[in-house]
Amino acid sequence: MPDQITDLTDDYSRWYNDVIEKAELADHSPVRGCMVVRPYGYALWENMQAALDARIKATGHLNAYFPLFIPESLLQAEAEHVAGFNPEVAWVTRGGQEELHERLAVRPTSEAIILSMYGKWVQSWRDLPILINQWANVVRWEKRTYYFLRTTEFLWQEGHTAHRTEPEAMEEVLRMLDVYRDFAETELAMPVIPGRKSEAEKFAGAASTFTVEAMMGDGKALQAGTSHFFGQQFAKAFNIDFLDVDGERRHAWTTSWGASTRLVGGLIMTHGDDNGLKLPPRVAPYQVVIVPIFRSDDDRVRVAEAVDRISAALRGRIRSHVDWSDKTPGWKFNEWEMKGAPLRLEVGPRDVVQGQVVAVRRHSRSKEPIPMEGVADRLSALLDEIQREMFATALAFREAHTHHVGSIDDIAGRIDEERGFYWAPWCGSAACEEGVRARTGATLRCIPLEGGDQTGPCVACGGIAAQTAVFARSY
RNA sequence: CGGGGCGUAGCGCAGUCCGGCAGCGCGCUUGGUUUGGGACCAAGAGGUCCCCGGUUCGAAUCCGGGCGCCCCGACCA
Repeated sequence: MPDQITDLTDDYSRWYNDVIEKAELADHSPVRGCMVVRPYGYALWENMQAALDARIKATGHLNAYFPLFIPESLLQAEAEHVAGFNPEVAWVTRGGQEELHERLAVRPTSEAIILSMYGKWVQSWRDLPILINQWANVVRWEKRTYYFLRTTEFLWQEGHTAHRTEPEAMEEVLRMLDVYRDFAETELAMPVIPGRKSEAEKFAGAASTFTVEAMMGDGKALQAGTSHFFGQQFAKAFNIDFLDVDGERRHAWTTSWGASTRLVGGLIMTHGDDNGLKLPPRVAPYQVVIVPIFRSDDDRVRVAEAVDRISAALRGRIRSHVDWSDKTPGWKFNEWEMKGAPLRLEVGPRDVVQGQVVAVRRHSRSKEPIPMEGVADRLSALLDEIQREMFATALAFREAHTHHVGSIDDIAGRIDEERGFYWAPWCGSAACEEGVRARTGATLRCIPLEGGDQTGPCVACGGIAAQTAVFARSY
């Protein structure tokens, strides 16, 4: 991540696309707006997926799978929901030679298909809660697409739960929001602000939406995960009702929450610098990349012995990779920096003689010799340190680009030069929210769960504001 | 869906104004020398100049129509 915010968003976009292609994370596909995720990019995603999946299971959820196609009638069961997604739904109208009687939506999200099943499954209060998660691909026909951040088709996880009571459902919504916060901060070293979305920004059909917002290296905001509280609206639309303990028939309270491959984009934009990607050790495909250096055949043999010993010591503890390709060492150094490997180990003839190797951190580019003796322990410690450093750097960057302001003029006058998060008192009206957007291009990212209850005159109308909201330009 | 740009070798581009042998850089192949921060020499391979039609002795180049992609807005994870 650059120390200074990059001047132009346009340059930042170019940098971003360049990094993705050079690091071999993804490639353009023949299908408009869809990307091909290359093996290196997918390995990164798999590590992220595994870490998030573990957290989802640890909070009591089970994975399941539901259909890709949603009959039109089902999608239309909840009016607000369908109105929100209609403009970006892809439709299947033919099957083989046959024109379909009812067209099928390619799921833009799975509330309709999943909750309609819950309607069948739930009879008694004993059937609740239902805590299910699905890993799947969804399709949204966006007008404009962007590698990882907004592609026509994307991979994600969507959790859908049904509960007996309102407090229980709300508790679930906030629990999963915190799972996203913890995942982003612990695994991705990406500090986020958990908060509630405004009416204008909330999910189509939700009673309320919660979000974790991250700051990218150009000072723009990225919604990194969302958690929705649906009240009983969807349960009514999809007939999720049950006989309660007291003999009364009641509708369930439902929630959903999701995070996508967008997080890969967020990771790139949070940490990357002019030399390319920086991956946090906990999710990097290769935590340590070993670059053998040799001149003569004799050297090569000696270096190979040392490399084998190190690989063996790391096996099962640290994800490592030896780059034996015949590129020059200089080339390999740059290539693995571009690909974001957190630690590079240089092993050459001089090191072999001295019984050591040279470790170079991607994050700071600092070099240090490490004794062969106990190399795995030392590298583990180094990786932990890098993970902490990366989080600290990202947090410091966010703090440096966070401004507390009192009026629209305070934002409008500086947001072009000082892009970032603008905390400002807000009266809660949609008109004031829109007023800020129209003047500054900044949208209301969230009302933070912490620090959002400060009072003051509203940033737009000057009226009484009992809360503080975060405004920013965003992806 | 509005505004702008582009389409020529795997990638990036020049050539198009002013019609006349299909070019450059990188990458790739083979051989050799190299290798502690983006190596070098030599010899090669590689083309539906986006598509269709027109003008012309002759079209990457001019004219007409179509398609596709990228960027900027509005829409959105």
